[in-house]
Amino acid sequence: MVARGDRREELLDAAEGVVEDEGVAGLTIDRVAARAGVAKGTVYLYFASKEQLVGALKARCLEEMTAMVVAGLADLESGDWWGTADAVVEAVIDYDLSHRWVIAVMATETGDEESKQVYREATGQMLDLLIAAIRQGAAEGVFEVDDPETTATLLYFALEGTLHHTILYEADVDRDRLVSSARALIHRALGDD
Amino acid sequence: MVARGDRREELLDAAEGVVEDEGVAGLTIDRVAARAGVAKGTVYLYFASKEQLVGALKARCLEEMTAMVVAGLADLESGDWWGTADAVVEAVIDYDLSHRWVIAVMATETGDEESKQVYREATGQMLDLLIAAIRQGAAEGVFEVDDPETTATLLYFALEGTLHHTILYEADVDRDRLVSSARALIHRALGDD
Amino acid sequence: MVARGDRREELLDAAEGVVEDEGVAGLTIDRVAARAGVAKGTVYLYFASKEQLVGALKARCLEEMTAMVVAGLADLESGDWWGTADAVVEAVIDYDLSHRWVIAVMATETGDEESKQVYREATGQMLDLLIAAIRQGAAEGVFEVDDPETTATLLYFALEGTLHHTILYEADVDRDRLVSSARALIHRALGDD
Amino acid sequence: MVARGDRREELLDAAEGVVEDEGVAGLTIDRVAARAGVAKGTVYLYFASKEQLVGALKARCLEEMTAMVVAGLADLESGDWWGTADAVVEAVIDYDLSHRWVIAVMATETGDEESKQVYREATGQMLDLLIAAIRQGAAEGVFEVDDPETTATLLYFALEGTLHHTILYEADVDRDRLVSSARALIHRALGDD
DNA sequence: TATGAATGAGTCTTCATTCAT
DNA sequence: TATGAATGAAGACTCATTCAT
Repeated sequence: MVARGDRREELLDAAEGVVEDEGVAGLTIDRVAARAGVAKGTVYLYFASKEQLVGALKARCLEEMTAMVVAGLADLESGDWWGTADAVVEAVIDYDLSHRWVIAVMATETGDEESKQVYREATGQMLDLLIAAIRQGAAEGVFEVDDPETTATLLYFALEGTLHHTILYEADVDRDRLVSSARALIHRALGDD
Repeated sequence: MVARGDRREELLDAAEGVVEDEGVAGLTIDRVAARAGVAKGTVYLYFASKEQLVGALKARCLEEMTAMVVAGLADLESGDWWGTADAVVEAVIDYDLSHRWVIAVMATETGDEESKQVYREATGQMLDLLIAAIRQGAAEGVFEVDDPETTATLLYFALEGTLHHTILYEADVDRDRLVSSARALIHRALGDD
Repeated sequence: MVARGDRREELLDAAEGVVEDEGVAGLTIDRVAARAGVAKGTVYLYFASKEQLVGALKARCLEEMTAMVVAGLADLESGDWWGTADAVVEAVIDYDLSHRWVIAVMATETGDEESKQVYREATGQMLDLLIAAIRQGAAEGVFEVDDPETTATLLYFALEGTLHHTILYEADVDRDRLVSSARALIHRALGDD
Repeated sequence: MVARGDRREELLDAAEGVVEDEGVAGLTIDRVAARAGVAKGTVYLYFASKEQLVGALKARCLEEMTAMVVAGLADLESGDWWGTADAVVEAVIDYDLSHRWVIAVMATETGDEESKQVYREATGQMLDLLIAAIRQGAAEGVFEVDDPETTATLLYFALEGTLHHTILYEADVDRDRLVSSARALIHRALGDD
């Protein structure tokens, strides 16, 4: 007797665990069910298809990250724009590095049109957040940018792209160096002199 | 009778075509063979496995892009560092946009360890190129960067990451806007005032 | 709905049937499934691979034969050692002749290391049985042998080897003649004067 | 420029080598050709099919063994029947043990009807040899047997069957023990008191 | 004789999905 | 809700054989 939402989350947790243990290619419904201690058919009571499960996994991941960024941006009230930017950069990097295997799924699995839409929207939310912050910072005269939308996008994917590649192809990362370079890049991109 | 190298290229061309028509998930040996007008077994005369074919496809793509960047950097002799940077940015964006489907493969298929190694090296070459250029520009007092390696990496993946996402999830791109924002980002990142 | 054990047996029966109809080389998972009136995937619910199915087939065959020999040896309680030996010889010959096609598999398919192990053990059990009987007969002063182990082995394979060859290469056998010659051989081998 | 017969032998040698290195399942025309330093098509100039090559391999093996037995039986002129029998037994065992991998082919590959026929005849020759010797020994009052044909067959397969099983399934053999037990068996079977 | 690229039928195997219980 | 046996389409890969040169 598990609450509906809980069981769903458990299945997503199981899916993450499977990816962690067996790699992205090892993500099968069979294994997800086994790891969740549930029959295969049960998975289909919560997800219409494997693609939707994967989509949900990606969305949840992106939502967690977005929540984290939201939390980080709350500090803006202090007025410390650069400090906030630095904190957000660090948080994103650390989140990715501690969720390597889901990140691998995000980079790798594309899913059906419906999942894509979900993912598109989740990414959109993240970007909107960043765009709004940049705009606001610019309005307050702290940042100086011409095209906040594209700039936010480029900066976000500078981080994500680098991390995806690193996670998929490189064994180890120099986390601190990445953090400081990323910070430097963002400072410059946002017009810090 | 086709020269050995040609047949290999034909098969890679066919693979690209298949991805273009059927999507990444539709890339099967069967279809590659059919599109190349060749028996299935023939594919295995040139590639030991599907993974190796995919690896070769990715490597070829990256090599083409690297060649393009090499060509772009040749203009550095003119001494026009910023113009060269602008040109390279534009070239990379246009290459990706005109090779959307291979790009999708690059983002999506991971391949076996051997293919990964090939890809790792190909990416390494591209980055080395960029790093060397940035270093040289810095030495000549044109660019101003603290950490050329990580900066080159971040900038490269800012472009690639944005393009991958755009290609996979967004229907249409505002190419000109992307070009100019990317240029702006790179100018700032490299210390243009 | 079939009980789990039954379905497994049905599949082995089907495999035997296939060998009977199509020969050892015609034993494919496809055909086994078809003959069992089951989907191909179902076979893999009961056997991890074709090799394991073949191994199970061989093991079952050997177990049946062993059971038969066990039954035959039960008569030893009567004290009629030679009669029992004669009966066992006859039973082995008849079993083989009425299971020609499985016998052909035994002689032909080797299977993976796991199946080999199973087969090794099954053969070991059969030989142990014979060895024990010979030893006991010797202890009771009926048989007279120097090396019960090797003798049992040689006698067992005299029968099996002859039958394998006959079944694989000769169209018809003079069963009665074989029985009486085999009996004669065993009598002499066990020291009957 | 190799004489026709030589090339054929070379191919059979190559086939034996392949089996030795890769196991019976690894015996492919590709590998035979490679090992013989010859193009794949060339194999088909000497053997109409893989089955015929295998048949030839088995036949050659049996012929070698038969030649060996013929050589052994030549000693009969000395009148030492039991010594000759002992020598033949030993020779057969040693031949098999030193040709394990071809022996594995003999036990395993069945071939087409034509190859079967060749094999049948080769076995027939071997058996005829043994039968003749037994008959002659009986005529001279040394051996005492009722049914020379079946006895020869059973004795031959006692050796071959035991060796096949040992070679396929057991790692190591106690050669000396096998020799002496086999000799004992044959002595008794032929009426030695 | 010799070559070796090309063939393609044939196999095993996987796995998302369904459905009767 | 939950189960898990059954399905079968789909795909990777092998290898004996052919044939133009």
